[in-house]
Amino acid sequence: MGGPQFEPVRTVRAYERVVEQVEHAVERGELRPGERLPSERELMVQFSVSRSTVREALRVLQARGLVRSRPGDPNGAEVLPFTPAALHKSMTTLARVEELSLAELVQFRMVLEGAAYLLAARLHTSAQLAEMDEAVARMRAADGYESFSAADVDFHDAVARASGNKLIQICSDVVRSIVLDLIADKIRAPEQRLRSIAHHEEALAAVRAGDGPLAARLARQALSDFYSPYLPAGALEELLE
Amino acid sequence: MGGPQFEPVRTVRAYERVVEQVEHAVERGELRPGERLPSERELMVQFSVSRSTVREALRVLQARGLVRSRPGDPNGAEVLPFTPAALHKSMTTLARVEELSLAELVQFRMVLEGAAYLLAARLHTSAQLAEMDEAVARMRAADGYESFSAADVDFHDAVARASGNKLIQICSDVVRSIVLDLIADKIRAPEQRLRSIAHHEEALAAVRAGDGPLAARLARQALSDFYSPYLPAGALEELLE
DNA sequence: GCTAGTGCACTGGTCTGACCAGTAGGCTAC
DNA sequence: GTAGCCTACTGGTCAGACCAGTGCACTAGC
Repeated sequence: MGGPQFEPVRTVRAYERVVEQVEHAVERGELRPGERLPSERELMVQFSVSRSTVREALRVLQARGLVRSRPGDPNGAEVLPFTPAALHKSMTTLARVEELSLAELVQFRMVLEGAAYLLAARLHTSAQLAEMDEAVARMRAADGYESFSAADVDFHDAVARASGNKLIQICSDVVRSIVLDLIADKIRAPEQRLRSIAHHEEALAAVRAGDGPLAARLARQALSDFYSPYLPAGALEELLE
Repeated sequence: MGGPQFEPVRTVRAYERVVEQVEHAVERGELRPGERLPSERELMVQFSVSRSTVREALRVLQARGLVRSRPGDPNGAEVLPFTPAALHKSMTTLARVEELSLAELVQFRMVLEGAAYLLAARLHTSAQLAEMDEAVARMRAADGYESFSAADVDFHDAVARASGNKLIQICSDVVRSIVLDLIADKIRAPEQRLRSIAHHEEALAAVRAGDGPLAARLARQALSDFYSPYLPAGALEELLE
């Protein structure tokens, strides 16, 4: 005791240093989406590492959704605009290996969508209201599950954007697609669509009236109604108050 | 028109095939956490690809938090239990490059924690209540920011676990740590701790009484009070009702 | 007999150098 | 002036090598 306080040395792999540097450049905005990284052979000179190391670093960056590389592209890897793809991926594996139940996922959606409606009711612009109107109209006019679903997604996305919270918007989107994936094989009865449209219209009216709590409650109720056939009884009632 | 419907061929990199196979094995539970992958040299035989390809695949799997490899380990890469590390990473980059404001993050926390309290009030076990009691006691006894903060985290984690929703639990945890990272440099006044403890006790009482909506409101209020000094005025009021 | 120490076989990390298929853009032949 | 080719690159993959670590079996010493 009393000697100098040595700290354990963390060995850092070379490719990790490369990842770090590129990542920081992107986060600091020195590399903007659409810009190109130097070619792998150029990078190995700049970082003075071998191409294997450069490539492993690029694989990590690609897995994190920061860059993309195409074979033969003479411009080098492209810096991507942020997409929730990485978020989506990690939530999906979470859902699979951590054995998230459908009930938990739908609960989560109810929470997020409820919040989105609550905020949207107070913060919406008239342009966003128009988008929602238009999406509902497309739901009513839809002639198949595909187009109905697309309009539905657009509607929810408009609400989420109107909430003004990008995190809520992105997470809602991710969780929704995961949930839809999980029940994709089960057929949805077309008559459900009519009820779904009615639900959307009610909630939209509440948003238009600026009644956030009502809109949120209706949204949660709609989700609960829609998913209850796939869930054990009473799995969602705690969030309906 | 009328000819055979050809689909565009997506060229799939070799390392992606390797990633896929390992990923599926993990998701199907054929590879359980703690088990070992064969060594890289063994994998290159099994997949009949070169070691570079195997290594690029391993880098991707590692970036996704599925495996970890240590130099010199004679057992090969280790399959990891799921950790939200990848989720954390992608949300952090989301926060940075997508320019999420602190207000948005705190809003998100309010939504998640509110839901956690709401559910916890109805679903808690007595053991979980005891944990919360014990965490509050440790907050009161804390002699520095470190120990106070650790007890605080434990309290919130107990609530989140009591909600019965792992997704809420994990996301709360991730967002909380991101938020705390963002304001880490700003000093928090010790007198805030007393108010914070009082808030926790109020909310805990509501949880114990089974009053979910009250607990949720108190939790949101507490967050709002705590973070309002760092935020523009009125940034959170929409969620307080 | 048992333990402490040594050596070995193997690991992952990195490097070098090579080949291939694909792309973009300049150049040439019409 | 344009259509088509050519070339100089790119990323993807492979092969083979070296190094610093690690765990385990074996051995020398007690």
